[in-house]
Amino acid sequence: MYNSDTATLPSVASFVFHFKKAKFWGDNMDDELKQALHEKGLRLTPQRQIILEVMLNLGGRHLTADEIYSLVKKQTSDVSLATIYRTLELFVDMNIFRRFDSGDGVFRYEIDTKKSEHYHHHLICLNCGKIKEFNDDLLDELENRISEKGFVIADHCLRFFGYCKECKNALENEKDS
Amino acid sequence: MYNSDTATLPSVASFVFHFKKAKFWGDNMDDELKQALHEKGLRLTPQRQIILEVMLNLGGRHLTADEIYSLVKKQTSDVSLATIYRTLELFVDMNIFRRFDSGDGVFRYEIDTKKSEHYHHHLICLNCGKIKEFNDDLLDELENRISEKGFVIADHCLRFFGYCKECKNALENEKDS
DNA sequence: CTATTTGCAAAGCGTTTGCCGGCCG
DNA sequence: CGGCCGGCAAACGCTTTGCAAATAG
Repeated sequence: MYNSDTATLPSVASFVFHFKKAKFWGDNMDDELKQALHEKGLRLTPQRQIILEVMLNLGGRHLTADEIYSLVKKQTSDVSLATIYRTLELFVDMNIFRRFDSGDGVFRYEIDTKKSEHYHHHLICLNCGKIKEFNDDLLDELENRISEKGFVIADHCLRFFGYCKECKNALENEKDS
Repeated sequence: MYNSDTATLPSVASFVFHFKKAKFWGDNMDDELKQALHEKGLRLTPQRQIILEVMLNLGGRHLTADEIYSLVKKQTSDVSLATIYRTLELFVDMNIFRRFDSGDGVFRYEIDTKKSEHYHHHLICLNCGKIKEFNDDLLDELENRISEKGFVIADHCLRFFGYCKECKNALENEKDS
């Protein structure tokens, strides 16, 4: 599937736009991150700064720890995988990132925009490995039905596996020839 | 969460009933399994037999490979974890079991009753770790909407994390006292 | 100054694989 | 006999951890 070194990710521009629009971070995200860390008695280090930056500007979304590591390493050689994992765990705790697993046993991370927008689901292409998103509030209805049965929902995860439009077309052409 | 040695699983009786009702296997499952294997040039071995048996009669559902290993080992010392994994992979290929991942990085296995009933979703309790099921066809509608966008769906996975009725009550009582 | 944070290397965990002997058909 | 099969142990990939040195505030 994805290779760390060649990770090209979809619609970065649109994501940045989307993210800015969400107004989760102001213009000076460093200060905001710094303050958020301070509240917990923690510090803003270059590594943490770059990791957030990478996820915002370069990485796009749905990256594995290793992919993030590669991207961060392009900015500074002063990082280790261990720090990536530690920072990711920290940011997940702080609700800055979200961790989910794409079904192949490797965790992936994405910016957590939960606060400002509806949950989204993942469409995972079994051919090219790309992960797209799909928004729908149909799940609200389903959650209501489950709540009625006495189960208190804290979180959910919905993934669809299949073939994206591009791969489907490519595979069909292959078959024809 | 679960400990292999103390794995007590919910509603085994109701599951067996449910499973028999599904008529996926007749009364003599050994013969049916044997034949299914023969068609692929494979053999029915004691280990394979016991693994299926355990999943049907003892284990209930949603077991990890290690939990299955423990349960099988109670019946025969002549097993290894490697065989469990190899058999699980085989049975998954044969659509006898299904593999899914419960979000904690460990794969779990369950009988695959896909052929005879609607898909079910998992309700995972964050307190006791029990996994319950929930059937609903609301997802069909959602799948239709996704298909309209050109994504061909092959499979899906829907999990809810939260607190089951029992744990919710227990936690509330704890808080009161 | 000192608690936090880091890189490094090693350990941990669930899972997979190579090998060889054993067994079924 | 010839393939399938199993146990064993080692390898594997991702993730976590212990430790001593570095550093933010």
